[in-house]
Amino acid sequence: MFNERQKRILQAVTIDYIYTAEPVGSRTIARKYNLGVSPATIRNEMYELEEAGYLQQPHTSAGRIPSDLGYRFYVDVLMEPEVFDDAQVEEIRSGLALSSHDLAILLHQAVKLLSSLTRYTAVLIGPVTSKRIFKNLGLVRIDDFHALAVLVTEPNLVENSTIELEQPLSDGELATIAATVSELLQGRDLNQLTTTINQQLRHFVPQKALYEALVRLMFTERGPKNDQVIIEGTTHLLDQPEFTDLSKAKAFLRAMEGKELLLNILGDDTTTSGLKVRIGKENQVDEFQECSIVTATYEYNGQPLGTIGIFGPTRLDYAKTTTAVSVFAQLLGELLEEVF
Amino acid sequence: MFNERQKRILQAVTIDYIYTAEPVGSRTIARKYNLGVSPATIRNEMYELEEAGYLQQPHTSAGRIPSDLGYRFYVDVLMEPEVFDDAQVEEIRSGLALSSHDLAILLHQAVKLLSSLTRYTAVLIGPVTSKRIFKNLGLVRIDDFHALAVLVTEPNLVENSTIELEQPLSDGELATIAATVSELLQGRDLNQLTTTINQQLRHFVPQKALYEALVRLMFTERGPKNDQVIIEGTTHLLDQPEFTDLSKAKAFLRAMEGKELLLNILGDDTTTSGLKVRIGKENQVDEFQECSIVTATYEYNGQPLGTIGIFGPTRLDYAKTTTAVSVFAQLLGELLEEVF
DNA sequence: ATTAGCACTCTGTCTAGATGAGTGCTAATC
DNA sequence: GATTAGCACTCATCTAGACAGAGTGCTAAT
Repeated sequence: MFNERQKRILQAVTIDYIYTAEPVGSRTIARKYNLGVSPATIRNEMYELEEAGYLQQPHTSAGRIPSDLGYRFYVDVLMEPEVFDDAQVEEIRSGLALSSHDLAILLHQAVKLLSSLTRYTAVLIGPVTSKRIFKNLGLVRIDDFHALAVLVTEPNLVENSTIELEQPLSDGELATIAATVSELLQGRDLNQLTTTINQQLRHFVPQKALYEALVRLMFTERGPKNDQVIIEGTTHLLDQPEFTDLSKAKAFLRAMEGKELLLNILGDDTTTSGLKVRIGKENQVDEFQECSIVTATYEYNGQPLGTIGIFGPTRLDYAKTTTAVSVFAQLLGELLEEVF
Repeated sequence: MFNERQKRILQAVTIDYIYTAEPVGSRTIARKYNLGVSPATIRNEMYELEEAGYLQQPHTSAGRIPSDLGYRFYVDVLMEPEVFDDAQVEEIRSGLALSSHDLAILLHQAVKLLSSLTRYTAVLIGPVTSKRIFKNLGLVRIDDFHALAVLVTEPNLVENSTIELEQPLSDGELATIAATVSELLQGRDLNQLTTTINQQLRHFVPQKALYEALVRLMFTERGPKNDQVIIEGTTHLLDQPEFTDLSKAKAFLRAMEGKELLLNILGDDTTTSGLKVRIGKENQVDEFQECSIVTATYEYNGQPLGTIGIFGPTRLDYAKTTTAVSVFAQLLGELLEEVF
């Protein structure tokens, strides 16, 4: 499709632009990336690349910058992903590990670390399992008319929910109910509620409201919730020259504020494993059409649990961030296996 | 200290500047606020006010703006707080109430509402009680080496913590331990751990690690934690003309990102009840010396539980926000009494 | 004590010109 | 035929100067 020289030029423009944030001219390329040809030749090739839609010109007398298509070709074909050596990986691992064994804190730390390492905005979603296997249910009395239900699913994920009671129940009664239900559901897949199970449940659980609340807690198919979205380092993007325009910065920050939006965009990723790069207009969401998003799923026992990734300008250091995100997803998975 | 006319002029400058964000000149005041005197007279009075440190001039040929001191005088003496009529209060109340009975969601909603109502950045801290009265303890088995401890204190505040076990404990054993401890501590003040209690605890709880974890969970004096800080509407401040300067906007957003900082500033407020206004340099923290902070404590049974408030530029609509914050604190308290 | 008048100061905006980077085209060169 | 040197042209950015407008402070008159 392109000859070797054109590829090298496209690569040079992309790398240089990613680094300098300035449109790249033919002379710069001739000087910095020794292709052995003169600026004039490069100009001709650039013209071709622009015709083909891989480069574009902010205005007539400026250099070229990659289009979304150009970045895509760079990421898919030209890019040489940065390799993290063992020492670096080890450093990240220890940065993750030293935090407490409280899952929420651990995840926050991970996102913070990823953000400060890449200097982009980092996000994490999850963890949630698609196949939810029942492990245990606890019921703790709060007062006469409230109890806290604690649901434990494989792999040791914990969900809480306050439940309203119609009639007071003692600690003992609550414990008995919890034990009965736990025994009944032990090891079962919570994605399907068979009628027999349902009937038994209805039979064992005394109050209608309690029964309904438990069914809702346990059997509702649920994606990640708002409080399972972690965002760190939104301000990093303000250091990027593309966000010196205050209105763009505002739009981006606004978009980031609503976690619902992120869930919409990234929520589905949880199922499709692996690294994913979205470049500029490839994002359907208007707010992020000048951004690129690099995400990867972290897994437990081969089961995807959630997504971790970064948001940056389309002029993103793909070579570095793709490996960084991969490494984080990988380490996060390992870490979770340890914790659980 | 000031004569009546000077006060009215200071008031006029403050109100006008809060509204227009432009330095206010003598002519403007003479025209808009009919004091019955000419601009020249007003100029003389303004000179006095500037001498006294209540007004300042951005540059020689500009109008005047209030200094921090001027704002302070305005807030303490001159301001006529906006009155919310019953309909408005009712609207806010319903805005708060319709959300779920999940405390965390309810609080988030409240902060969001306050932020969108005032168009400033809103924050909430808490709830935590200073006098922590034990109500109940639950222990839910996660796996052989982990359990979730659930602590309920007056007024029905719930805290979770994952605990590591040395030896596996069955559901039944955990339930027994929880029941014993609950009985032992029923109604006790968790701020003091007497030696007898401690000994009994040590005696009843089988594993050392479990005992220590429980003591840490229950008896550690704790202020609000990171996850008890809610911030909404940080981007609202970007609409304020004082934050068109990108570097200022950045500094502010950075400061907001670390919830620790907010805890430092506002953490203590939880104890001293009532409305509190901090203006500009009255804030010790550098990052907020160009901001004003309006906070109030929300209470339960006369006990302060936490703080709610807003951050804005020193050119803040104090008349409106002070009442808004008061009303929210008040309603939040009432709401919590209902929920608990 | 108040005010009209006026000189003065400072900011923001507008214009024009200079500068410089970079292109696209043409003609010469390998 | 591919490559390159040369050159005219375009466009954005920077600078300096001019100018209008807003507001003050002072003085002298009321």
